[in-house]
Amino acid sequence: MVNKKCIIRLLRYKNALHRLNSLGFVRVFSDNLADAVGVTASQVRKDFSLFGICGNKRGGYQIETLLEKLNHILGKNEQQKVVIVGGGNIGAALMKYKGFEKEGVKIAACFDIDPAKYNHREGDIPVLPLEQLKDFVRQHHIRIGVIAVPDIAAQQVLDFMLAAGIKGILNFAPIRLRAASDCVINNVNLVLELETVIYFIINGTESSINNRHIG
Amino acid sequence: MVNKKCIIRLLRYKNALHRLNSLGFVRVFSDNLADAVGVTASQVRKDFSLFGICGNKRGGYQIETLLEKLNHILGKNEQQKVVIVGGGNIGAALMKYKGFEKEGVKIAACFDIDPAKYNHREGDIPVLPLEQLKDFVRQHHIRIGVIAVPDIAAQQVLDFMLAAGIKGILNFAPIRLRAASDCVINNVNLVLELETVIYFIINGTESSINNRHIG
DNA sequence: GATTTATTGTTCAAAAAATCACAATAACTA
DNA sequence: TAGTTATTGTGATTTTTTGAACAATAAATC
Ligand SMILES: NC(=O)c1ccc[n+]([C@@H]2O[C@H](COP(=O)([O-])OP(=O)(O)OC[C@H]3O[C@@H](n4cnc5c(N)ncnc54)[C@H](O)[C@@H]3O)[C@@H](O)[C@H]2O)c1
Ligand SMILES: NC(=O)c1ccc[n+]([C@@H]2O[C@H](COP(=O)([O-])OP(=O)(O)OC[C@H]3O[C@@H](n4cnc5c(N)ncnc54)[C@H](O)[C@@H]3O)[C@@H](O)[C@H]2O)c1
Repeated sequence: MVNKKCIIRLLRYKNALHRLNSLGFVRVFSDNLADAVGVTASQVRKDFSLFGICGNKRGGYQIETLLEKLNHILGKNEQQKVVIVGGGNIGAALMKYKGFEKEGVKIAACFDIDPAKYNHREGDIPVLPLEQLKDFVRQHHIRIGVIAVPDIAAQQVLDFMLAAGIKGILNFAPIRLRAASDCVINNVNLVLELETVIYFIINGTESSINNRHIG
Repeated sequence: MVNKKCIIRLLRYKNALHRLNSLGFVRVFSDNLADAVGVTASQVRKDFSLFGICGNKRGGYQIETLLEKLNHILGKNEQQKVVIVGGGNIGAALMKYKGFEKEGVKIAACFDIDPAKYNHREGDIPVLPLEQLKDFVRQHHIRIGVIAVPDIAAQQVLDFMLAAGIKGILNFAPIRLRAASDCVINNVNLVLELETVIYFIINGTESSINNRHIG
């Protein structure tokens, strides 16, 4: 019922509403949102209905209250702190990115085994030895972590993170992780994402793909 | 019929087979693959059946021939060349990553508007002025491109890439792109991926999530 | 070579997701 | 204020996706 796809749609609605809000709009209709996110208006209303969000018949939805409700549902009222393990290419890109804070996500620290990566510069996100992960996570009550280490190290790192108390994982390593304890793992496989595009370009031309968003 | 999810599964089977192959295995059963990829054995056989792939009853599948068939279906027999537009955090991370070549994906060049990013060093992937995109794409017959520019620039960059002849896009900018001509767009929204994990950690604890891969 | 066994390929059923359709009704209009 | 209109909220329907079941059968065994 509350599956991943549905949550992702809610998050997208929220983003679209942010934009509309900052453009000065006050209310919105289901089909505006549908357009902005790329779904049908029915889908928007069904999703809202599922979470008990209601608007005004004929009047649409008040953007401000809608945002409040979505933020409440999505737990976006307080900033969420996150750690990264692996300060290489991907880890560094994530640390340098300013877009997380705007969405209420704070990258609290990064952990690595390579001393060359350690960094305590004021203002930067600290990059610390992996051994400090457990203490850090406990001290800051962190439940979410990103895995950005090479695939061969990923399983071991996962186990270590779970032992430290991490419950939710965003995993960039292209392997299927095994977890004993209860946790949530979301995998991002960038090679796969690119290969998917390649497939549809090679094999999709004859089947008249017109400007299709495949994800 | 041949939807994105199915293609992604095929790509995952292919990856799993690669691993098994390099471990010295010669044949594989549907439930091995299912395990490796996180689906049911029925699903594996159904997917293969859909593409006319068949193994031997009681004998499973010959890994080598299976890989050949998958590579043929997925168009992975020749190396695919790709360009990146935007040599910032994400663009640079992608360029430094060695994992694409192994999967037959070659990042041919990157394009940027910031002269500080230009790079002609022998051995490195070249970073060139955006104006050179069209010629480069034509000369190298490139059909796939990655968008790794700030969201405000993304639509304009897309239009430029399509005009240059690019047909397939992997887009990292967190906006919904509009495309007039026929093309395929695959969106990767990393903030969303992280927010999804956060949602399931905040709201999922009571509903007894056990070690669930949500993507 | 006959018998047993394990695994495929496919059909059918179930579950999940998306879409349709429309009554209910709040907001506009005159 | 009465009438009209546009939009919601949701039950019904369709489509898509997944899983279970099992006959067919190739490999293994004896
Ligand atoms: N960079 C990309 O564009 C890209 C693309 C697709 C997939 N990936 C995947 O993302 C992951 C990270 O890729 P990357 O390019 O950033 O790799 P990288 O090699 O640049 O960085 C990995 C970092 O992890 C650290 N590390 C290694 N073992 C560790 C351990 N046991 N504990 C803590 N830290 C450890 C290393 O010191 C290094 O800093 C990999 O699994 C890769 O396959 C990356
Ligand atoms: N870095 C991350 O971890 C991260 C996370 C989530 C989303 N994203 C998204 O990915 C995209 C890239 O992020 P980033 O952190 O790499 O950004 P960045 O600012 O580091 O890099 C952007 C690059 O694009 C170039 N550029 C700007 N306008 C251009 C144009 N019109 N044509 C060509 N090049 C242009 C800039 O010169 C710069 O080199 C953004 O849309 C961002 O929202 C990034």
